[in-house]
Amino acid sequence: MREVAARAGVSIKTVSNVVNHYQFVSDATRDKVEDAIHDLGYVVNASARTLRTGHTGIIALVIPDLQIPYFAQLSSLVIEEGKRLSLHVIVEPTLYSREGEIQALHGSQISMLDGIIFSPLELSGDDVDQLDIDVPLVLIGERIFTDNVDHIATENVEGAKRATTYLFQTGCRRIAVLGVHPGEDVGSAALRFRGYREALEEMGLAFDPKLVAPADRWHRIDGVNAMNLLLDQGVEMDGVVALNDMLASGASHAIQMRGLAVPGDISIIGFDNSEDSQYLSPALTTIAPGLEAVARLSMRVLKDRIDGNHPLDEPDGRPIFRKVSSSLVVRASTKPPTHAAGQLC
Amino acid sequence: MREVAARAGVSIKTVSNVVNHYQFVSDATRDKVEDAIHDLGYVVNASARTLRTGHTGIIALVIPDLQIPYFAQLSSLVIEEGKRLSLHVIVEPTLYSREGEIQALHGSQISMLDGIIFSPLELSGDDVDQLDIDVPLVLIGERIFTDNVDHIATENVEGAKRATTYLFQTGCRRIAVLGVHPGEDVGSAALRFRGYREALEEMGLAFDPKLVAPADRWHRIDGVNAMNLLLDQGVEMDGVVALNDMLASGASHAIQMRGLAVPGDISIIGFDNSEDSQYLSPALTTIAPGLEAVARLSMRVLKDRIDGNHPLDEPDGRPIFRKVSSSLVVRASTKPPTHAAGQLC
DNA sequence: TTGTAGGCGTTATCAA
DNA sequence: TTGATAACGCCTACAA
Repeated sequence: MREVAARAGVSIKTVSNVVNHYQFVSDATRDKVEDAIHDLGYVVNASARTLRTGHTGIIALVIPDLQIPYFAQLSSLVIEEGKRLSLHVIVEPTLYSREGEIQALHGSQISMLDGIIFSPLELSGDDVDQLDIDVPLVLIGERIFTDNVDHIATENVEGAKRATTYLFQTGCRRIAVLGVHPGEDVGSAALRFRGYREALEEMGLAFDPKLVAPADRWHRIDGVNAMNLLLDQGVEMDGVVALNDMLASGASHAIQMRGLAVPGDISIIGFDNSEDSQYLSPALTTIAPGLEAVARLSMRVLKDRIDGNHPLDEPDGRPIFRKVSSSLVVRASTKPPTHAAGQLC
Repeated sequence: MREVAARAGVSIKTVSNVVNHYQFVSDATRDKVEDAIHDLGYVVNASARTLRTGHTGIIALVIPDLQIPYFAQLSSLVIEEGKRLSLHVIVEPTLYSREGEIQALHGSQISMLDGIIFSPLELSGDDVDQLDIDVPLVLIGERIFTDNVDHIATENVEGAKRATTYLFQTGCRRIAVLGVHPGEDVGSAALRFRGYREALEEMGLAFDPKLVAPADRWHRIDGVNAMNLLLDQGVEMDGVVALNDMLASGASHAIQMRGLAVPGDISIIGFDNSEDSQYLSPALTTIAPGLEAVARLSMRVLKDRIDGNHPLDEPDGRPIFRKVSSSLVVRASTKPPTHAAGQLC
């Protein structure tokens, strides 16, 4: 910067003004400085600026696993939105480790972060104190409930309810559910499971524990295993609500491996509308959670907090809670709604 | 830091020494300082350290698209390896834009980067000057060839050759190829296509342009489209080499939509061994490119360059060129090798 | 509209 | 083994 100033015959401060688009700089001076900058290939030193301003322009996106399409897509959208707001994104997969999540919030790297977007998986309601950190924090998804933190939620209960209801409308009466986390009460699994149960109740179907297949993780292999377990037990069913698309994909695979047809013998509905879901055979009917909105909203709230503004132009600065609405995507893994069923609802 | 020093009754420098594990610090002093650090909840300021040392501890991973499982997996592995080497990773998807790739290498953010791992897609051999940047750069994949940059390559030609040969060994004689980029000569598409042609030649099969289906991008939908094009044209074939797994998945879908069987009527082999590939129906036979090795090697080379060491303990400091070897993963989308064919090879 | 002085929190140098 | 002091490059205040 000093060199630039010398070459342009002005002071360092003037160079700074030009670089920061300060408006009261004469055109002549500005041109001189810009030429010098160009000639010397000067770029501002981000660290020095950071040291002075206290902002790094970097945020962390803390997620369970980048290899899950849901999170890959979310990351992609968050990075994109970050670009729009001039924020760089460090993606931190915690790989299903409680320790990893705590490290991500409290590790030494937070001193280089302007904020964190956190999708908790292992931390639960008891860990609210872990969320008390020095930089702005926005929660996405579900699992931890506290009124003190900005939170962009997805419609888990409503989405699963809709999925289950739709199966009913297509004529299914013995509907299994895949991927439940027994004992959990605030995570995506618990909420989606709750939606399933609420739908059964509304449809007047009895809840049958035999139709419930737990799965700790939600990879495709877990869907294969859970489905095989049900089939091995000879459980009678004509529909499956998988708590995410990968489970659904695995289940579809397992069913077809037995020579059964989807949706002929068993219908399947997933959750997430991952990019793959449309290319499975048969293409998967699923619930789209509105990830674009999650990415956009969470990023904007964080940016507002970083800048010290009230988030989303709310009149007061209290923690935001927004629920992004989901939608049903009908494809080929379910039968068409029956007339009779339609009337029933 | 000043507060810590005051509380521990030592100088700032001593605190610095403790923080940086400088070895000549008495145990008593060290304990005092560590207590003070703990009591005050002090964390080092990354920006200040960066300003002083010139290192940020951040690198960028520049890739075309995070939503492609291949790159999601690669990113995951690179981030993991980065953690091991204390380097944070900013993932920068360029979204198939030449401008995006140039920006990633020359944008203002490089002043906050210690290095870049770059998987080029749009930049070609003519753009070698674009690779001349101020921070260490490691190329991965293919596409740009220059001896002046460290490069971790994958076995594109050999892998595709192996795939094609394997189809031949299972009895296929009319083998189509999906995802070719006409006019390209150094990208993954060109190299894999070259492997396909080399295999045909070795097997004594004639090359038939009718069996070549181009596809600019390699998403599943492109596989569906490319395959449908071939099928619509009534092209006779008994095997398909898809230049990646997503194309293969799309092709498999398209074939089965027509009521044809995989591999009964048409065998399919993919490339990349993405996590999904094993859960398709039928499970996909594919080529595993050894991504773990790519991630590990590229990260280590970069780290060595950042630290000013010769990469990978090579005696001299010349640019590294390493090729990671690939392997064949046999699943259910291909028939078993025939005895006769086996003899032929 | 432009210039000068000071300090952000570290680490490096050198002296004690 | 420890301490004082000077940078690192930039931005804010204030003065000119």
